[in-house]
Amino acid sequence: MSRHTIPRHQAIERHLRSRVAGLQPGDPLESDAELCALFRVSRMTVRQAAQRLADEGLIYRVPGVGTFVAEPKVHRDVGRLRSFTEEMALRGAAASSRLLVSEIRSGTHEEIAALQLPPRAKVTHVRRLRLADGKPMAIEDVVLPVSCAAVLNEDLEQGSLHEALQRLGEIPTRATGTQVAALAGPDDAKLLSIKVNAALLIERRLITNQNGLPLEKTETRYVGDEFVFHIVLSL
Amino acid sequence: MSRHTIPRHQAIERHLRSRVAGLQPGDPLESDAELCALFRVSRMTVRQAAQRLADEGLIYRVPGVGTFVAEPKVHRDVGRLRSFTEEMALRGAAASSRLLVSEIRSGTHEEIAALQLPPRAKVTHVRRLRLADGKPMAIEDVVLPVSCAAVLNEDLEQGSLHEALQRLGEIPTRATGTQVAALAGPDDAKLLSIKVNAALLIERRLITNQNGLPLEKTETRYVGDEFVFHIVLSL
DNA sequence: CAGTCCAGCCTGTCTAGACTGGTACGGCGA
DNA sequence: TCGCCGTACCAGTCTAGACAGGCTGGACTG
Repeated sequence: MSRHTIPRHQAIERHLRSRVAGLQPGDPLESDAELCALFRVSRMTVRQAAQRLADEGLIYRVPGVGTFVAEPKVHRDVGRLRSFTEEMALRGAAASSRLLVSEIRSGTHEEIAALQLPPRAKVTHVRRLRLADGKPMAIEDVVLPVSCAAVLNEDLEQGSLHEALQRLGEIPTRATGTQVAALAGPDDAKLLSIKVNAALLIERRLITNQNGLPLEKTETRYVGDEFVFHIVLSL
Repeated sequence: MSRHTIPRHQAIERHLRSRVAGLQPGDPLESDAELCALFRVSRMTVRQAAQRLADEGLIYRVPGVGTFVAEPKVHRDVGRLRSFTEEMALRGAAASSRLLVSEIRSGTHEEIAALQLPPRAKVTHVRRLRLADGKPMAIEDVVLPVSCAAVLNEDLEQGSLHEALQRLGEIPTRATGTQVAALAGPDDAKLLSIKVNAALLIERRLITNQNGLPLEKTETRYVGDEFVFHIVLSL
């Protein structure tokens, strides 16, 4: 009640979150009445916690039946520039990576044009398998100017690339890009542990830094039926 | 409690949504106590409505001060709401449609909940194959309240549904939704002239009108390798 | 005039009930 | 065996209060 203790509905919310994390989709959770008894709390308080998780899509509630763990869908707010790491933290999942490629090589014409580099310039290339709570979610190819090569010294398996860039004074600020659906090839399938010809959602972004200069060219291949983009549109 | 009426907290939510739509960011809204008097309900009921809008980011509540209209979440240029017709015009293609279904039928629970209609309400359902320069691009399912049934009298093969809605005084203003990649089923493949198991990009949107009230629930299944979403992201 | 204090209003949190409509299931009768 | 029905349980909705803690503004004091 006082500010020294967390609200009870928050305690119940935590309890439910950890229950959800340890159960399978479709598994039943405690009923409202059971939670009331468990936390010695009135039903409105239990509902406040349960309703919030239901709104978030973590659980679903069926009148006359009970409360259940929902199918896990990873959501992503489109319209706000976030790194994979930030995105996962927002959803309560731990982001990690398996480093597949980290190299300095000559840029392709396309990369040089996109990043506005001089002809025949070298680029920094990082390819990572992105994991959420250890589960493969996407393959990410990042191309940076060679001036950002210092990020190769960072821990790119546990750490965030965007945070590493910020330590170099480069702040990813704005992005434009495209989204398109495609089929998984043999390489995609193997890395992402999915079937060949499964649906992928491919996002290509060109990110600019705080000065509006091209900073990063990224292609991310998301598992189509695991990753849901959340969109907000207005006139 | 009279049965077969919309919940009171939903009525209050509607009231607040239309208030928000007509005010500027930072403008104060009614206090909880005022809303209690206005709707002759208890405070828990008012809070249920207000808290939902606060969670959505439409309003913010400051203890000791009051409830206010929030800054719009999405920048004007980010995630513009456009109809298929507008989208195609932007790409220099002519949009047309083949009308597959146009009917008035009972809404599903999901549709009724999304559009905030009374239980067992009827809905207007339009399914069209969307073409760009005569080439199949997407299958679109639109569900509207039965009060918008007059759009069925319009030319839905050559004309724009959103323009028809505007002639009825309903202006599609804001949308939230999700995008996900999936594979084409036999029906999709036949209509879109693609192979079974080709990649699709599925967008689900819930569109609200100028008063912030739910207007349209849409699912659009785009041909994955023909349709590219352009995105703009910012910090 | 400046500073303090308090009363009144605001949202946050919570209680202990109530009624509704929906679902699941066991038992009873045909 | 099959169908019907009653009962128990479930979440949805709602009431009429309560206290805590933050904020504002006016009154009162020095």
